[in-house]
Amino acid sequence: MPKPKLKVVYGAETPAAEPKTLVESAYRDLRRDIIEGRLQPGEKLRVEHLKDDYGVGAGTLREALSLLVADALVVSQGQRGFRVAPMSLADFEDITRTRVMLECEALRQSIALGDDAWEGDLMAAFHRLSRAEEKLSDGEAREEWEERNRVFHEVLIGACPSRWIKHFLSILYHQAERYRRLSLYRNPIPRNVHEEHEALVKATIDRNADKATAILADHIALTLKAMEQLAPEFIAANGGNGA
Amino acid sequence: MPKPKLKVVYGAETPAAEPKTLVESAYRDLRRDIIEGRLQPGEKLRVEHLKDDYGVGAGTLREALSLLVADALVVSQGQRGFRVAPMSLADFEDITRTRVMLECEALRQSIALGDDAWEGDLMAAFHRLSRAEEKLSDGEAREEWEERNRVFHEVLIGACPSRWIKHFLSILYHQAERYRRLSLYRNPIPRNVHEEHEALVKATIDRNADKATAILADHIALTLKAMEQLAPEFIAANGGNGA
DNA sequence: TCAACATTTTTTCTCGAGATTTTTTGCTAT
DNA sequence: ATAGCAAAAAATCTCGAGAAAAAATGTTGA
Repeated sequence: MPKPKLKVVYGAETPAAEPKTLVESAYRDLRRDIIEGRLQPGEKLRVEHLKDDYGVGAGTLREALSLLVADALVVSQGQRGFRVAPMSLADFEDITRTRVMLECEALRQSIALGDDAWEGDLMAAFHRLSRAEEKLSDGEAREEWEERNRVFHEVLIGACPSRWIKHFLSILYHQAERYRRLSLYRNPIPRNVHEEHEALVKATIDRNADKATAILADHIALTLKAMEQLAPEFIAANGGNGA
Repeated sequence: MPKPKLKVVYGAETPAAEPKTLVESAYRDLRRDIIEGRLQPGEKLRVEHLKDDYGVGAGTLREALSLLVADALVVSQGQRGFRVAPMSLADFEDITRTRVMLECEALRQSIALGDDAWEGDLMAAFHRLSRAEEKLSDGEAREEWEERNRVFHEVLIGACPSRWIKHFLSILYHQAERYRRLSLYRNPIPRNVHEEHEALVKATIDRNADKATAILADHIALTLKAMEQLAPEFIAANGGNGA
């Protein structure tokens, strides 16, 4: 009798499939609204009020919120309900540094272990991202670019065998996306991201780990730099915006 | 008006406080039962059956299980309920490697930034751990040793300013504890853990980062070695142990 | 004997109502 | 006017029952 081949899934690692349950649906909607800023950092999440907005029962919404705690997008305070996780410049610096460390390590392993199929996937993801970047100058299709950018970074480290590193990176990526939205909203694509990606792909295909990780580190850190420039107004969004 | 000083809490980072709600209570009990192996890896977690064992309603237990997904101790499969996260040697290798990387980095930062108070805390934690180790030879008080060992490692990297690294390490530590229980159960303290800890503390207080991280890496990796020796019988616990 | 289908049983998923706790509001006394 | 206390309001937390889905069982046909 063959074993059932139980697949290991850490969190909602690959929520690409359409939501099968109302909990997953509410989880997705809530996550999107938090990442895209419709639900502001620090905001209180009253279950009684939100269950109407998302069209589910109280218990269901509660469960969805519990899942979001896993992603650190929501914090639960003992018996005082849920809140959107607060944002701060210090937090973003932490996210960025941690992400640089993990993603560079993952890239090293990916470069060391990746096969031809992986190289192919990388070229494909890069190509799709480039196409999305062309359309992006119109000001539209930012959703598409964001999604393809996520896939690109995911494929880049796809050959890294460590599920845990990938799991943590997935969490950090979603976290960073919250901040990146703020940055991109005000200065839409200030840097030439395309060239950064291109150089990154080239170094990776050349199996030049040192160069590739250096580019990647700069690439991620640049978003932090961009954020620091609009720090004042951003900080304002953080503080005590009670309800 | 002073700001409310909203404290950032990623997951259930510091669940040291006694559980205030039934959800937290069930969460704790479930986590302990999973880590200590009473709920076996891969085992199906039927809500209808478990709600009686833990004395809570179905919705409450469901929510507790959702929180455990955050710690990757439980996996949820779409519309097919919850399961205890499976275990495998490959997974433990992954956990160990990732933990070594993160904990060494955290230790470096801790050594670079730690002040006198931190040194004091470290000495205190080491002393308490040593006391627990003495009692441990009696075969009792393993719980106490386990707890103090956790605190020791926590204090060791306490001066690291990165909340995210600490958050991830907390998750990995709980994961590793599951495996460590198996290892210690069969060969109770084979290595001289005390001397390892002592050397680690000395190098740390001396601010010798290279030496300290080297010792720490070996220290963590040794548990993996011990585990590999009893791999065969352990693997058996993983597979399709339906129910 | 084995495979495919229909029925039964189990389990998950979802909702609304009631009990506790927290927060707000209003009052009183210094 | 302010601090402290008490009552009211709001929100959270918890539970059990009903609907939907999945797994198990039994049956029929080749």
